[in-house]
Amino acid sequence: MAETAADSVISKEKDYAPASTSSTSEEKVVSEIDIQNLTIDDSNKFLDEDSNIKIITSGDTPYRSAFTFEELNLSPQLLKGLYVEMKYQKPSKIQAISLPLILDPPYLDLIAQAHNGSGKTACFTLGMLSRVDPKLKAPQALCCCPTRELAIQNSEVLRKMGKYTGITFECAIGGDFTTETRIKKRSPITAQVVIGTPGTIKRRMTEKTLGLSYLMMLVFDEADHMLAKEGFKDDSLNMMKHIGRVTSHCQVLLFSATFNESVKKFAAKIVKGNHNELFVKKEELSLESVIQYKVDCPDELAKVMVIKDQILEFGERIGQTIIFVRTRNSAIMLHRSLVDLGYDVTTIQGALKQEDRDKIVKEFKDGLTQVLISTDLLARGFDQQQVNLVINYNLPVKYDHSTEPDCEVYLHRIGRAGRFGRKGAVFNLLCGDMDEMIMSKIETHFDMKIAKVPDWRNEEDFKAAMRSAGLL
DNA sequence: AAAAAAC
Repeated sequence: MAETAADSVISKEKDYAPASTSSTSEEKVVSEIDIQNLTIDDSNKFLDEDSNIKIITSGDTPYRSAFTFEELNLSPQLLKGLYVEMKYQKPSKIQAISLPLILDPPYLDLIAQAHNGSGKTACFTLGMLSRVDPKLKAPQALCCCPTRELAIQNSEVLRKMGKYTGITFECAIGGDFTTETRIKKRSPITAQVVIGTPGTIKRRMTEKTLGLSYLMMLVFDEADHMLAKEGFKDDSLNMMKHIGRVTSHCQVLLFSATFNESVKKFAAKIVKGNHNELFVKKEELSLESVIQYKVDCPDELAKVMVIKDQILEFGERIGQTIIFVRTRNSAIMLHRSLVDLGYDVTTIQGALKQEDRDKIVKEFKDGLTQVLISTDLLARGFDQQQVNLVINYNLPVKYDHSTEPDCEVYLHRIGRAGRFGRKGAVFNLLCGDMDEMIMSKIETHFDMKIAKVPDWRNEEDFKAAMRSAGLL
């Protein structure tokens, strides 16, 4: 039933497409689509801000867009947090569109896609803080994240934003595996908002130390990954089942920068029939402020030399850098090579102790380290405004098809640079025909051309590349 | 042959 309704909207939406593409380049169109009563709102103030977002509203959802936070009926305490702590002035585009959908009755489920660094976290954090009843001392909102780092980062945002609200929160993430943590009897969570990772949340549910009776909001950050088979699909479904047994009034929010077609379909299936959707075309997802390059390297050693001579030599002038590698082992090897060459780099990957991971992230966020090597642990969601440069030491490939690119991960990785519209550059280090092919598949997928740095040995080539990306 | 969570 829900699927046919969505299908009909999509086909009708296509009929309107020429109208939006024929408009002038600055005048982008946000479409309002109502399943019952199909209309397009061209008067939306946010039309000229950036790219198209396709909105599908369901049922009789009154559609509106918030130009200011005042329009959202937020508590004075929450508004103070937004202005004083977060230093926000007005809602970003995704916030303006999604917040009314989240905060207005009948609190329909929402699937929302938006560009990297566009302020998704604030959408659901604000949503949770606003909908929670400060007087009711029990878990009311739950947010699931794919990594501990992201859970910590999100709870940090919640802490700041909710500083004056008195709303309590707890971070439900696992520690290191020891006999103590295994046996330790945990006391029930009384916090009103819980942010955590799948394993711990699941366990808390089964051992009944996470009460679900008053839960009214369930958020999946990086939702496409949380619902993907190769991600946390089983855990997510398990958690939803637990919640479904206790309450039927729980609003589900799915947020991510990426939703491939199969996850999109599955996501629409798991939310309740009547729900809202926001989507961005994949060709428009890659950020214009982040310039991407590819570099042909004859061998692995050349990649290390490129990093050493053409990138690290610029030092702090180019801001912070994240170097992505495919495996934990490559992370260790590359780390060793660069340290042996005398460079001060740090590395994070899932095999490290939680304590060390926390320390490395903190040092990087505090600006004490400039260059961080990482596995895809940090590919998603990691928010550090000073990161201007991302290096793909290895291209991201599908877990079961190493000849196929993982375009979603690629997009998430490059999104670590250029947070909130800042300038950024990406260097993809390619070695061999396979890399060439994977790279060209990525270009095709996003319908873009990636410029090649002519000579991996030529310093001037890299300087020119960084200059045109706005970094030097 | 694999990033991630966690027991």
